[in-house]
Amino acid sequence: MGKQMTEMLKGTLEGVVLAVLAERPAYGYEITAWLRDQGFSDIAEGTIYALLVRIEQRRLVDVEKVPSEKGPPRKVYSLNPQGREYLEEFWRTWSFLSERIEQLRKGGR
Amino acid sequence: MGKQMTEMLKGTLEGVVLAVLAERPAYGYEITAWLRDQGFSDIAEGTIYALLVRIEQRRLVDVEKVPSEKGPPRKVYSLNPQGREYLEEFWRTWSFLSERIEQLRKGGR
DNA sequence: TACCGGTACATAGCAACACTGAATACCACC
DNA sequence: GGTGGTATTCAGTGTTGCTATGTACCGGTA
Repeated sequence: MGKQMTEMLKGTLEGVVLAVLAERPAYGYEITAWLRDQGFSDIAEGTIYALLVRIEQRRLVDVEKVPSEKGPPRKVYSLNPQGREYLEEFWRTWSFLSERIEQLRKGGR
Repeated sequence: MGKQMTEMLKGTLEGVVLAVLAERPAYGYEITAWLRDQGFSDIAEGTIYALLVRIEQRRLVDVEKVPSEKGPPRKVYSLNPQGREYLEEFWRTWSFLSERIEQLRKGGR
């Protein structure tokens, strides 16, 4: 979508992926496809995989390798308790920021 | 506020400052103080000044030096037509992203 | 005079993140 | 054997906000 979107995704994309995983476990390729479906047409695959590696290293998710019928084995990620806590923190941060920005849009101050 | 906020500000802080300037011209120190007032307690001064330099170089704002009663001269920034256009683009990007994130929060998919 | 604090701006170095581009691997089908 | 969809990985790049520090102007005060 452009440079603005790229910059805006920093910090929020992680929350988006965690929120997706909060609903049900998923693997990288699947998440990428879902995001494209949602209109995030230009999110690079590499971006998602790198993000998954990061949240795995921070112990926010559990990982399970599952054989695929067509292709190499999938790495299925599921949110663990620590991840859910982190996600809540994300929602708090998001609320704070988005409320203030919406205020600004309504010509506030 | 923490690392999450720092990352989330990337891409949005610029829009916030442009939105402030859309209401009325302002200078860096003033903007920093206003942001702190709004609860962005830990936005560094240097961050704002660097941001202002960037948007000036991209010709999104006009600058005027105004003598101050107490301290060095102020650099007063005002949004120009190009900046307003860029701000509209920001709002479009913001809307797209925030709508999808709100959707996610409501347990969507 | 000397010093402090508030005002006001600037900048070098750092860390984090998303993107680009390419590579690898597995499988089915023609 | 080649193509295309599935699935993951990684090195290199650019942008951004933060840290820390420095500079400069001014009024008050001891």
